[in-house]
Amino acid sequence: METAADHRVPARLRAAPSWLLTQTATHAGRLVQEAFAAAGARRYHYALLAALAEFGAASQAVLGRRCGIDRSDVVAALNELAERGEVVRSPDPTDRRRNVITITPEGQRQLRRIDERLAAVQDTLLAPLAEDERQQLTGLLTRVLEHARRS
Amino acid sequence: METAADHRVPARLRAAPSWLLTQTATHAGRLVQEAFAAAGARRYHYALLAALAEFGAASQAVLGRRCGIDRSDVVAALNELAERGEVVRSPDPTDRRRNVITITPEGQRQLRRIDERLAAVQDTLLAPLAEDERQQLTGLLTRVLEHARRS
DNA sequence: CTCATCTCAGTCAGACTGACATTC
DNA sequence: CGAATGTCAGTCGGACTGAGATGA
Repeated sequence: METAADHRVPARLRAAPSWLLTQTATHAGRLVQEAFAAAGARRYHYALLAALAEFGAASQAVLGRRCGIDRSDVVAALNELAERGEVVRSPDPTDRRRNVITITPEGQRQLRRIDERLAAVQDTLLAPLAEDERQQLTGLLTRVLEHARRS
Repeated sequence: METAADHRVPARLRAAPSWLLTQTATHAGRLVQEAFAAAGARRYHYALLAALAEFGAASQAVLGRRCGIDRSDVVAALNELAERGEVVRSPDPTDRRRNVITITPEGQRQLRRIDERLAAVQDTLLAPLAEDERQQLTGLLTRVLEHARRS
């Protein structure tokens, strides 16, 4: 027998911004993952493709910094993208420690496919909020994140 | 050579609430984890102790529902709490499938210890926001989360 | 029989650490 | 020399799945 009282969330958790953040992020992550799965992608793939499409070819280290992904995880994600022909890895002639990563036309297509699915996710996620509230939320999160990056 | 341009975040990511959420949640998670580590605890431990302190003894299934933790993970977390004497597991005489979980005085102390550390974390996390903005953020996240739970 | 509960054995993506060889 | 890069191997907490045994 499952009653409503079984689902009462402790006040300590409800009142803690850190808990609210991780819970909503978990929910958002579920939605995002479902959307990506249909395209055979993961979060890291999308972030890397987005960085390549916007700023052009870059080294793996730079990609990691732009996307907030660890160096070592960039390696694995790019392996997968390269296997699917969405990026190309070539040695940097000007610095032989580096690889130059380039997005391919197939990568561009994949990026656009994911873009559409992702837009739908944001809408599902923010369904209870009005447009100005969505912008408020985005603004507040951005400021918290900015502050975190600078410290 | 690491320039500022290396850290420019793709617009697609910056504009996606789902990305902002997971990034800020990751940062919050780091802060929380550091704070808990000093007390030898993890997030799940705190959530379970909070539920027990606020609503009293309960079965594992109910605890899972209240804290948003999967039944199977509740098992492991309670094992750890029981080993440290912070909770007691005893069979429910009225329903022999269930265990009744009770918080101990040691568990209460641990909960209070973590409470203090956690308050400091929220302050660090929300440092860039004024008081009314913090409440805005909390309110918006709560509504998004409520909507998620109901669907 | 159906359903809930507890438990165990896994998987999975994401975040992170430490090490190493190579190159700047 | 110290520092950056790419790679590999591994850890960790959190979220989740599937199955099994027990009992309401």
